Amino acid sequence: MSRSSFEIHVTAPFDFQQCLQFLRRSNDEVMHVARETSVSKLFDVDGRLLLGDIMETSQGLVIVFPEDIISKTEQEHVERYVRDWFDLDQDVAAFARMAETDELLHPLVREYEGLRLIGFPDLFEALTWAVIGQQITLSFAYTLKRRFVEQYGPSREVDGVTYWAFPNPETIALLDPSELRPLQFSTRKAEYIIGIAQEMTDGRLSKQQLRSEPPDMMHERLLSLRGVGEWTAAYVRMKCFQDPTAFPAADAGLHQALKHHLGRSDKLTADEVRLYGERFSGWEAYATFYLWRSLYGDV
DNA sequence: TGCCAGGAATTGC
DNA sequence: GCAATTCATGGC
Repeated sequence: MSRSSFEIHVTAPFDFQQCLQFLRRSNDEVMHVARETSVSKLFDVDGRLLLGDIMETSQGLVIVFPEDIISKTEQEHVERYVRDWFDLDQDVAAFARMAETDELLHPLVREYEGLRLIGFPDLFEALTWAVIGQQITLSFAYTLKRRFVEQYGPSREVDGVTYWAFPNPETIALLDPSELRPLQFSTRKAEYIIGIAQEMTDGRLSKQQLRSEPPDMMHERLLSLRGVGEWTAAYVRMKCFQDPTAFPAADAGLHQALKHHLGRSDKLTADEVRLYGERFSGWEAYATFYLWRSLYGDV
């Protein structure tokens, strides 16, 4: 059976407006177009580019394809993507209960109630974005990503708006690092990203392979990739695999947020941050995500 | 100006 | 193991 829309049932707590606010946080984002009550995204389903509009219903979400009729297989693909994107399979009520008794997190789960950990279901996108974001300002990272996507990503224009999908590893694997230099990638970032693309194209690395590993083995496999250290491995487990226990303990934004909420003027030590990780045990990734969210203010 | 950004690899001890 | 150095660029 073919159709042009389908619904996804969502369990509370879920607040689509909170998620939309998060998706609107940067003006330079190219991977989706977030509006007042919907977000549009170009889904690359095995090479077929499908534009989907995601909106809220009384039961959860509806994904409408204004220009396309999609197959059952394509629907399943998009549903899986959206479930991972908005972390819809997570028992966030348990996080909220834990946070109730934590004086640091309590105000955050109140303010952002129903916000899910918004991720990057595409492994190549998650890894590439993490590498791009290493040790540069966030605004410059968005600029680099936009140039990268607009240079190498598939796109489709609908009603005068151009929508972009993330570049495929097959495309990037063929590049030489020198080709990314004009986009202002450092040679090293270029090498890392092309290397990761090549591992994926060679079949040595895939989301499915990583998912089949136990958590510690997945972490080790990620660390074995050139350009991936502790921070990136934790970030990818958190944003691509929805691992609620992933904890990028050395993250600069995490430190900044903790410092702010604690009213500290001095730097937190690594041991102190480690203790916060233990305090958030089981929900390290959610605590981190909400702390990051608190840095943006009202988007 | 100088220092640091949602780090990681390499080198030297 | 672990500290120092290098990588590129923008923003404050």
